[in-house]
Amino acid sequence: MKIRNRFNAEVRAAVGSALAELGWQDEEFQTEASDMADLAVPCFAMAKTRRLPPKEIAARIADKVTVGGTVAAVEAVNGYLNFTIDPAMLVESTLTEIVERGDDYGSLPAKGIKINVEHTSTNPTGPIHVGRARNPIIGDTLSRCLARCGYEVETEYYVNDVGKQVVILTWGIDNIPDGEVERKEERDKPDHRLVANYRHANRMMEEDEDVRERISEMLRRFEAGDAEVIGSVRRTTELMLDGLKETLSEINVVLDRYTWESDFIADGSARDVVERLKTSEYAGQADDGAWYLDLESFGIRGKNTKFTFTRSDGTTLYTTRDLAYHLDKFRRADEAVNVLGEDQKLGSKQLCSALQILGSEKMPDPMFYSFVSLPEGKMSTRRGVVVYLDDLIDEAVSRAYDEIRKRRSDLPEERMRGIARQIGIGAIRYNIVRVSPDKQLVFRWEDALNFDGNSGPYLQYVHARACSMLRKAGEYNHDCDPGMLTDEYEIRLVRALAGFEEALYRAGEQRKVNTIPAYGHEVASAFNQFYAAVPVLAAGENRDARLTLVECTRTVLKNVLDCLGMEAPEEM
RNA sequence: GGGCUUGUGGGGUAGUGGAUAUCCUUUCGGCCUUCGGAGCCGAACACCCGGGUUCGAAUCCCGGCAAGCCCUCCA
Repeated sequence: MKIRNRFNAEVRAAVGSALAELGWQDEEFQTEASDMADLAVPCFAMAKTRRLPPKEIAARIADKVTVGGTVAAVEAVNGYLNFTIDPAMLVESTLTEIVERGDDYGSLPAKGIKINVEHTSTNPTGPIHVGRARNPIIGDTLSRCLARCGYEVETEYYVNDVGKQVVILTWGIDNIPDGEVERKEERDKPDHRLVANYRHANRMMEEDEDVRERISEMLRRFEAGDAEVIGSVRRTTELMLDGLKETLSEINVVLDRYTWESDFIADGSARDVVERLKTSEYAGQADDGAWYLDLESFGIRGKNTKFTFTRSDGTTLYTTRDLAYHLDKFRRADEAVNVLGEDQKLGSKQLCSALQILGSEKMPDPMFYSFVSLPEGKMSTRRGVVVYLDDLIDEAVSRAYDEIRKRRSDLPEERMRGIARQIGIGAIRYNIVRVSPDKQLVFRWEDALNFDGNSGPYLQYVHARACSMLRKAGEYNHDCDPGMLTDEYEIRLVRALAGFEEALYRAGEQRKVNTIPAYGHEVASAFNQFYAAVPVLAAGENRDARLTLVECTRTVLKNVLDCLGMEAPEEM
């Protein structure tokens, strides 16, 4: 990517000296990305001080600009200066770099910064549903992009093994005889088996006063630190988590670390937070003894600006333990990103205020996503109105299998199944991550299973196509000679390949993971156009250079797919 | 009641001060004597409404309208 940086610098220098020549050296100017040029300079701001029409300004500057180096041309259009990068230099520099760096192309050198990405952290009371699936997919994609941006990344799941919900679950497992649990056709997987107990226990609690009392008693023992109850809750949570991990690994999400909420009670750090907060000037105590912080001066608005951090009996709350957790996290990492549902927005703001009060110099950087709903409304585990991620995976894989069978009867059964899995899962991940996280998403089967156009399989298809050509080509020599790649489709494809580093920057540093699928589609589409327009295997003297371009496209697509947590099948 | 977020062709979506508004899907028309048609080419169709700021607004400000989320001694 040295070429683009050099080009940007040379454009600035060229405009600067042109302005000097006109006696306008005081003028400020900016450069911007553009569809019409490799780099553009708008001249509207100068129109005011120079008292000339922008078109005239642009024309006069263009007249004085001397092209050279990476700058091939300048043109004044509609009050803009449009600069063109030297295509030969772009081709040679980009292809040489991709060939040399391979899988590493686009990555930045290590920054020496440890960044922690907390994601998923769903309540371990049932299987992951499609609504929540946005979390691991966004979190994992971000983590992969950050790693390529040079960060040392650790991913982490915060396990909520404390509180009413997990106690209800545990009670339901320990007290409802297996035969009595009302079951649908659940798959043989711990999270699916156990959620039936959870639902059943919830229903019993609603209908039966005695059950309600027994669960309350269990909760009281839990909060009093009863080792037996805490231990049994921990065990059911672990069981449930095994099921969740299995699903996550199906979609290529593997987390580095699991941190248990109950540990912050056990090691006394949550208590510690309470004691420190009590001494703060924002702290107050309700008549019945509950402690709170008044966060009105921190910009918290609404009916209630109070942030309660102990119950009236002095026990800690979720938010208190979350504070202890964040202090712990900051001891292990330089930066922390939290991928959270939009319902956590206020809580996250309160958390940050409390951290500020505690004197923490680090703050988590939250990334929120809107919930996915069904056309018929909100998803709910308790009501059973859900599409489980496991079911979506099965459906997508089976659709992919049908497609592959239609066109590749030559492949052995086992191979078809393997590829179907890669494609089905790719379709899911791509489809979920392609939409900006703050946009609400309505889950529709026909979108989730889309294999055409702006889809995961489209990217994978182009990768497979490139692989197929390289297979057929046999031996060839790398050739990055720009004289051999002068077709407009070739140049356009190279321009797309050269944009990878910038795409990673947007996705990682600017936290816009949804731009990676768009970038991948741009590359894939440029390749398909090149493919339709330019012969490769029968290309005569251009053959080596074109094969090199195909190989470079394949490399970039493979890297993009890796960022998206998708497989790069060599045939499909 | 208050706060946060979103509103772009028929459906979905990119774009946070700049040019002729991106891409997918859909519909219609074309492309299989070329290396994989999960493809390519062409056409149609859009910035929620009303004010304001600015040389210039999809983008910023104010006021509406609509959708989602939040305002637990829940997690």
